[in-house]
Amino acid sequence: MRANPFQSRYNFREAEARWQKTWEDGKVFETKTDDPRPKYYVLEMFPYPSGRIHMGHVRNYAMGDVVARYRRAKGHAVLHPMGWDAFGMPAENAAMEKKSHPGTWTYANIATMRTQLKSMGLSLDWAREFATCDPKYYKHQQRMFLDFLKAGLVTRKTSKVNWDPVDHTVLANEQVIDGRGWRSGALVEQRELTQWFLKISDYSEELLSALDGLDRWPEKVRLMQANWIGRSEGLSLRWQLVAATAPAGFSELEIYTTRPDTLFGASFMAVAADHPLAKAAGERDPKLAAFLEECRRMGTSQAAVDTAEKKGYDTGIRAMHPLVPGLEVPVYVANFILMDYGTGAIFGCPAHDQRDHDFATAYNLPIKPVVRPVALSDAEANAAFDRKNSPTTDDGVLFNSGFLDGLTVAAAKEAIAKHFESESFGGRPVGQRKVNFRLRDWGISRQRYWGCPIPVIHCDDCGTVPVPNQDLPVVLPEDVTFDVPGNPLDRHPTWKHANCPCCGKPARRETDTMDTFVDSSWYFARFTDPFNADEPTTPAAIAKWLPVDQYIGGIEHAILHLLYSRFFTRAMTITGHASLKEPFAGLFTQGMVVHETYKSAAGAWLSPVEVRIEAGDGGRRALEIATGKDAVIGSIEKMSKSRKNVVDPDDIIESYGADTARWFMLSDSPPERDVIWSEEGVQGASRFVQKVWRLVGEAVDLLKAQSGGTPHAVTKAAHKAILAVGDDLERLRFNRCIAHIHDLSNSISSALAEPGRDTAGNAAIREAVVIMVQLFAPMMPHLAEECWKELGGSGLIADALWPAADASLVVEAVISLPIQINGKKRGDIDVPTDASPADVEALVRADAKIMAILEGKPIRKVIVIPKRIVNIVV
RNA sequence: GCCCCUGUGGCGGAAUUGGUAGACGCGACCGACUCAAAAUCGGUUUCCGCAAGGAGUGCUGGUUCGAUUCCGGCCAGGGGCACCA
Repeated sequence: MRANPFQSRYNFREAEARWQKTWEDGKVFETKTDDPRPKYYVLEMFPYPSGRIHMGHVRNYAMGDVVARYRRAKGHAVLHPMGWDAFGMPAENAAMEKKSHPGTWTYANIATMRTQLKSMGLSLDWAREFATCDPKYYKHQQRMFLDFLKAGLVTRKTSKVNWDPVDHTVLANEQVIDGRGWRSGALVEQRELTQWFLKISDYSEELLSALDGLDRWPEKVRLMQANWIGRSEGLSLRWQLVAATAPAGFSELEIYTTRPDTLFGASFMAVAADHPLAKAAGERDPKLAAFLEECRRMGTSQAAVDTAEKKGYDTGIRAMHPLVPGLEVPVYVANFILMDYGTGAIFGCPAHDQRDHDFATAYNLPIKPVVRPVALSDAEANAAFDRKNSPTTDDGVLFNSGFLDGLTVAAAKEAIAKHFESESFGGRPVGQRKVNFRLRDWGISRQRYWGCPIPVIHCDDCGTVPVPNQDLPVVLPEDVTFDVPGNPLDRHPTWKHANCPCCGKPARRETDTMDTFVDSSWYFARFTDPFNADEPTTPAAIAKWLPVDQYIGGIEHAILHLLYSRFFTRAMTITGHASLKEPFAGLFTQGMVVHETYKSAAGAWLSPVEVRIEAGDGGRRALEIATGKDAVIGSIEKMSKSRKNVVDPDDIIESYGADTARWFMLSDSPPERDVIWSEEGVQGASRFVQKVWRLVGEAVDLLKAQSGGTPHAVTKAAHKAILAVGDDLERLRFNRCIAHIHDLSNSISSALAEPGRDTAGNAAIREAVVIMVQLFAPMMPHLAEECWKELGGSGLIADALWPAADASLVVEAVISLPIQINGKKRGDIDVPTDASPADVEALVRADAKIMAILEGKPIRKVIVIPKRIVNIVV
């Protein structure tokens, strides 16, 4: 006779390893492309192989796995793949430190993290795994780049980079700290390089308007993308320069504005430091040249530009106001004007723009109000105007503005546009309406080794020549060193020398590699058929599996990754590699994992394992284990190495098991919000695992022979739970699912404690236990398999269908309605569920208790909301 | 500066989307079992009050028979973007 497994605690260590092996041996989660069931593609953002997985990964992949397992149970053919976003800078940094190859470090990390992910028991199709640094992957990426090139989706132009003048290398924004290179400490300079771009800005309008169709995306993300694309309607306007003040060859300055209505308030103009006019003026004014040089020493990141003090320099050039005869306006160079946006030049109206106001105040320029509140007269508005006051840009009425006086802002914009469209000089209209976008082309050139080589050859005679398809992939050389800063591809002795595919003469390979965002802009498509060695994608597989039905990842990718992927999918469709526009039908962005911070009495950060928490009357307190002294419990923050408030998933899975870790990650906090990792919380989850094991043990021991069943309270609870959990899983509200499952387990406990149970009661409990196991199976899959086996379920629970709820069991014959008097609850009354409002009102009026509370006050009105509430107004 | 989100017991949160505020969990307290502890089981747990009762969802107005939910103003915390013209 075999030992009763329920006499001891559930042994997660033994069970989890065993079920993981069963799933793997049976290839349970490998997806068959010809599976006839309706498809469902679940994808979590694939990880960068940084070393070890962290709790954020656990949360992300636990959520995705619940969706995947639930969809399997609902009868879908589920695609749930995993891979590695394996190119990137950290590998080069590690190579520099450890004097090894980036690939060695990357593949070692992948091996570690794969083992860690497998210990979570995820229902992943590992047969489809790939790493983006594998030539078998980036070969196809190079092929698509060349197809994009042919289709006119690629361009080459100059743009600015952060240049470290000591290390002679290009720096990423994060490598620039306080304007200095992170290793050399040298002041960073801006340098112009010719680089490769994908022409995403040609699709600004399309990418913006298609956001409306993404109805299963969070509103927040759509809004962020819309703001990033930044469509604006404005006017480009040509100002004539005062000839005596302008550099040779310059007679006009074209600006872009979204507030042409404020033109009468213009008191200065400003151009970007790299505007041609600024450069020309700099050649005749050494001080201006020095100022331009100073602007160039700002980093290229927006953050660097943002935090710099607003500065300007008067070029001495004067522009003629296009509407006020005789008014000459000074032209400044300003460090906050961007050459990339609009025309790189503006006019400033200090009274109605905060930044212009700051500038005018600093340089003592005129400030003239031109929009006033509707309620004031012109005279009152002029009298009330205060130079120091914050400018108002509220919608109002124009004044001090000639022919615009009395018009609304919108009408004035229209009038100005009409006026300048019909005026002209030099054979062109003075002003033109223009829709402008903030979105810029996507620069993909990186002067780095660990990325996908751009497959182009530069020939002195033929120019830039694509590498022929049959020569792909252009593979990274293995023999590289990182002891010197700079791009190893550039200084490699032989790699860059190649013959021109056109004329056959010696030529040079492109040594730039691609931005890693390119790698992640199509991996979801590659997963649909990663076995195709010849083509990036297989049309039938794309048609079958895309779009991704549910994409899950961090909010930090709300803009760039998702926007680039949306563009890339369109580009793939244009070049015949895909057949759709939007890659992600459903998107969910999960919150961070946060943890308390601890500091020793001496003020040093302490990690959670160095601290013991004691709970007592005075609340919780922390003790430093090593010293026995009190430690300070600090604020709850995102887990980070610097604050030491990290918890290692391996430790948690080792001491509590994967199911407990997953269960806790999903419980309590709504998934889109941050979750606080706490030891108490994990222990609570662990207790629930053991409770389930005990309940199943009782059900098995007592009720083995039972089957069938008649309605019973616990049956009703179980069927209600099926509906509630299913509904919440559909909406990814995992915390509520868990609450419903707790409820059901409580109902089962109560039913088991009832004295004098009959056969039917026993059968009902058994059925409820089976249902409970099925309901938590997506979240705690190992425990569910173990319980399923003990309860005599057939096959694997991973293959079992979701239980069907019997709607007739869920209906109640009588419900209790709350009774309010003047909106305050005063009592309850039991009424038949199907009672009409009139019946309910009659029952209420006949109820002695309610009438007693009323004390004979006349009833003015009785409001009956069926199945909800009754409100008596007296 | 602009945009977005959030604010409910000691704590995480729930509230059928305008209808019984505090489900479920954590913590705490009381009790049972135990020589004892752990584990487990039962009970209590928004606040004030002995009670009847009253107050209560950041603050403050409003709409409504009825507001955690909708609208206006404010406060606090978090996030994103940015000198975007």
